[in-house]
Amino acid sequence: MNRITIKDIAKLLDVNPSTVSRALKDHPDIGEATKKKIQQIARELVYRPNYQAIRFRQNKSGLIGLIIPEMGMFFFPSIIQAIEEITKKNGYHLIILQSNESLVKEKENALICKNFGLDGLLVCLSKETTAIPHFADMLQSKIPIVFFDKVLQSKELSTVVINDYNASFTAINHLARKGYKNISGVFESKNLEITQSRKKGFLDGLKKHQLTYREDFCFHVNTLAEAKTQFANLLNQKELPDAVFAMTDNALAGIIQAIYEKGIAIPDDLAVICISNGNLPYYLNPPITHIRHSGYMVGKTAVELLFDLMNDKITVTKRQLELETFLVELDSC
Amino acid sequence: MNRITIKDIAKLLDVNPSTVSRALKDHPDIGEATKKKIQQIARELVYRPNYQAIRFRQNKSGLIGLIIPEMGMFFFPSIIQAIEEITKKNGYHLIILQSNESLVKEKENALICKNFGLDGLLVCLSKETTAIPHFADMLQSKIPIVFFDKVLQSKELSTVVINDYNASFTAINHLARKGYKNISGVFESKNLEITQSRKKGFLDGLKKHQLTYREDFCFHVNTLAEAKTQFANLLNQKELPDAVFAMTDNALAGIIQAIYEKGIAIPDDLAVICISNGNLPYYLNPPITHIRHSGYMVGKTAVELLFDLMNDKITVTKRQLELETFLVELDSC
DNA sequence: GCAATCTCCGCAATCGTTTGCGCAAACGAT
DNA sequence: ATCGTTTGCGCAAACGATTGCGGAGATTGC
Repeated sequence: MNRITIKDIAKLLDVNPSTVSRALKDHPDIGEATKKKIQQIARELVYRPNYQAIRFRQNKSGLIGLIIPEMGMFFFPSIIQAIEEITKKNGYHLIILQSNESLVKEKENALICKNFGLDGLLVCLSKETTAIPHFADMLQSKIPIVFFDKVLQSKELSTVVINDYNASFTAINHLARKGYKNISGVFESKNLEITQSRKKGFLDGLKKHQLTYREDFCFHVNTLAEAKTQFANLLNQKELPDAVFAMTDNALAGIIQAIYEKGIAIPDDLAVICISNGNLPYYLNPPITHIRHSGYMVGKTAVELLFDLMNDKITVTKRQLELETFLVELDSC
Repeated sequence: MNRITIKDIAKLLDVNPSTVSRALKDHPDIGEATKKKIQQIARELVYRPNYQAIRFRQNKSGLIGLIIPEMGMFFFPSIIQAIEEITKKNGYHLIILQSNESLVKEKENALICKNFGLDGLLVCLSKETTAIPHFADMLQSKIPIVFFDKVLQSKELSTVVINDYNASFTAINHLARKGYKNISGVFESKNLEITQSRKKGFLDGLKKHQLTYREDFCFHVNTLAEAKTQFANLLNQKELPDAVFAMTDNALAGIIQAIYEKGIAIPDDLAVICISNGNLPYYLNPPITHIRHSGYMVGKTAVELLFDLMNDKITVTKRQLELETFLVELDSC
């Protein structure tokens, strides 16, 4: 009646279930004749293994967890694209858990992952996260975890990030060489490591070209809307910057709205550059010169590291990987 | 050493595992005293049930499958946002499978879902899909499936779509009332139902206002890049449209690039309107007037229908739901 | 005081598959 | 012919939790 099992086949052929099990996986202990017979009848009856049972027996879920702060438009879709492809290629599947940039939800998600019996975990921390006791026991157990993008830097963790410092340094370098002198910077939340690295690159870029750091031209924002209102405020001041650096697509989207509303011309009145991992810079008018880092590559690198850890837990130790970025010169500078 | 089990607790308290099992779920057959004792020690030892075993025993995976053509930037992120929230609220989790707009991969994914023992399935068909024999046996079994967005219309299926006809009709209506007369239409692949519905609304909109259908102004595209090149071609003709309707964000992104490159002014030289479920219209310069339909609502509606089907398989029959859209008037007309 | 009922818990099977071990028959070598 | 090895397969336990059934002891009813 229902789905047919190994036992059914065993009864039908009057052999032991263990023989069927072994025959179906081509175990050398089983004679060719019986093997053929079993495999044939399995095909005829469209035997489909109960993976639920197998996973239980093997104590493997076949599932990779992915904890992300929030889906958004730019970054995670491409990351997920990569991760899904590769997990599937390795016979695993992906469970996505969003924490909505909330530490509380991130903890809930960590708990879910522990209970669910996932075989591996990829984590991008929320904005609120400054320590990770909620991952402590998983880190001690044999379940590998790879942190990516928003991470806590530590030799004790496996991490994949981009070289944030170089990215913003390159951006400022580009602006400076084009002759811009009064550069505004729009950054995300202060406590994020990527914010700190990108700001450091920003500052060192200014320093290299002996440009002054205009603190009144720089600010930190948490949301797209904040970026817009804050930059709109800046544009209402008497003294204006001649260029602006946006730390993320998100920040870019905010300041662009402010610029459009004010009717300011890019790049004639104001040059714009940003760090991006999406398509937004291409869609804008004019297309925005930016430092590109590919979400796809981050996802790919992270999940491949994860599988390395999962497949060979001895030789592969914790690793901290850093991906490089590159300048895409379009029309906004 | 390892994770502690019901058996461990049973041995420790010298009771039967079944008693522990019942005590932990507050079964009335167990006396208050033993219940307390068991629950306490379970807490102390941080007993965490092996969900793998439970799922196997109950023959439930606790997993919802989501098959989508491709992640993209606009639509699916918001859909996933909604679906993930609601599945989690119901104690389920989400597995995402991408078919990359390929029928072959869609079939693979369908197979994976069958094998994995999912409890429910949400499907957005690929562009290539014109029939769904690969879902036939799942539809006959007790696993509920809800199709959304790209569906095959049928009384035999549960579907969630937007009212595509009304959406494009409203768009053309808007253009016509603004006085535009030569309207270009950029559509996605011909064989999609949503293309047909949206084109029908487009044509009926023209008819209602006695505008002629300029076949030379209209075309079908499969990708963003195609939209760009084709529309760029159109812009090189002698006779130009005074307005263009883009069927999707994707089509919009393509034609916008062509427009920017050609240096055409919106809306003075050319009005633009589209149907959108993302943020792109807001990011462009000027912001694009569009017919909005919310991916979030589609996702929410689909997954809620799915849970209705899962929870009460008798009274809830197949349903075909249609969500309405609305005009968002910005600056491109 | 005896039967009927209730309370509380144990027994054992079960879900589908895997796997270590053992054993008979077949085979090979001397 | 004898011993040792290989071949081919069955036996049964195991994974962790659940559940129908049954039964001992306590309680109630008359």
